Amino acid sequence: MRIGELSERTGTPRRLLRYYEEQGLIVAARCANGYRAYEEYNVDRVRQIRGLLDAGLPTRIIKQILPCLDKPRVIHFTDATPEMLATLEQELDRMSERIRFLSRNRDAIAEYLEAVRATRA
DNA sequence: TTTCTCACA
DNA sequence: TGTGAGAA
Repeated sequence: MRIGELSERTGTPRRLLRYYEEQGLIVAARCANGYRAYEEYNVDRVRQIRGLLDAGLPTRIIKQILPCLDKPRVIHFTDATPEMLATLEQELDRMSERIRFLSRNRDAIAEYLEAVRATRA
């Protein structure tokens, strides 16, 4: 499929898909006319990438961990370098902190809504 | 429709 | 990390 279709199916702007390719997050084959040609699996892959970016991971980290998520994990246990494990643990902490932060705000909003409802009732 | 690059938040 | 514009 071409970039337009991938864009529609992933809900990601064409512009961003090229950006992800530039960052080494996805690979695209080329047609004779220079247009990018994407395989079916790229749809899920882009969704994965969006999810990770949304979780606050930088592209350089995602580039490292995407291969691990791709295939049977057993194979990749071997090439997990200490540096890689360290950054992943760091990232895990960040995500946890982010979750705590979001939870606080969610609770605050919920509390606010409840107070408003109580006032009106 | 798609490609690229450069500049810029 | 992501966008906008201009040109092919």
